[in-house]
Amino acid sequence: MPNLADVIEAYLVELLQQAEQRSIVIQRSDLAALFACAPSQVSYVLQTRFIPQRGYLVETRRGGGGYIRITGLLPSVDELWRQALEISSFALTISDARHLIGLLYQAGLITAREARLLRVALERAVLRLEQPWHDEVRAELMRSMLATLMTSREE
Amino acid sequence: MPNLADVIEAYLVELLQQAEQRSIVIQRSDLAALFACAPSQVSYVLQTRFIPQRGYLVETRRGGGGYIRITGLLPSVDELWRQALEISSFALTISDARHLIGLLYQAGLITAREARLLRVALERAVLRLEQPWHDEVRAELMRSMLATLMTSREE
DNA sequence: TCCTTCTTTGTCCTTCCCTGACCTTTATGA
DNA sequence: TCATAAAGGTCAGGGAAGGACAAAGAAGGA
Repeated sequence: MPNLADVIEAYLVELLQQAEQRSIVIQRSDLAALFACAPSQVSYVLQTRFIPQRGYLVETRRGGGGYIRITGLLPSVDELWRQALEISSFALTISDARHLIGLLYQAGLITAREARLLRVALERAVLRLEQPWHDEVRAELMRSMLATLMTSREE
Repeated sequence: MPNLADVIEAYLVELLQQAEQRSIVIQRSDLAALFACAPSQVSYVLQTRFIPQRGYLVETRRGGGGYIRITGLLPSVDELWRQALEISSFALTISDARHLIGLLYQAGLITAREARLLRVALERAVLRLEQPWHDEVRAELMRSMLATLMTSREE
């Protein structure tokens, strides 16, 4: 007897696979109605399954006509991407980040501009935070940015 | 099903693109009649979309023969970079950030991937901070990233 | 059993949209 | 001159989304 969360996850993955694009758009309340559960259950599934670590990107909009857009991985993703996500899975020092970005650039997976963008973002984004949080937040940001790059083709 | 506000916005943008000049003149009540909505709905669209932060200028005149003129500012490339920095000089809401990124992309100053990268970075980077700081920190990060992009024109 | 982790729900919050009632400005004509 | 009509402006309020979070329930392992 699988979880409802697993069922919803499977449903969304199925939708993603059948989609022409690599993204689908849903409404939280519709999905909740479909599975006869609380809307926050849908949020839970998104927060625990469709996360950058797994190569997903979720964008939302509130208010009337609000929606949730889920973008998934390209069918075949270079192993290096996966490793990069893996490396960024918990904490990421600034020097490890620089090294990782260098690898991605040398492998031709990101452009020089993208590399600089990643670097500056990872350096600056943590400045207002207490030291102990730096590496963790940096890893979090890195994962999101990696997921973005992984899921978008050239131009 | 998109919002009426989005539909009206798209309609006006379309008009602007087809216009010989860079500006169009409309009447609030006409537009309201066209879309079968309250006139104040039109005002709402103007106030939330066609604002200076997004590159538009709106001039109005009341009374008999009143009108609304919308001008789309199409700055030069250098001017656009400058304006982007200007807009990000102090505080930057997430929705203004998104539109600014859209402008840069439409002007061909950044690629689609770079646009996504900027967007996700600006969204995620502030999550661990208290609300009041979000817009300020976002502006700071945006400036850093803009500076990086400005100074590395080619791949 | 007891503890931990994951799941599920419920409640309240924030954001965004849309309308209606009322206000201000401008042109015009008696 | 000034009353009137014809614009657009302002603002409060209700509704429609999704978000955050705490707490209860379920599953599984030590």
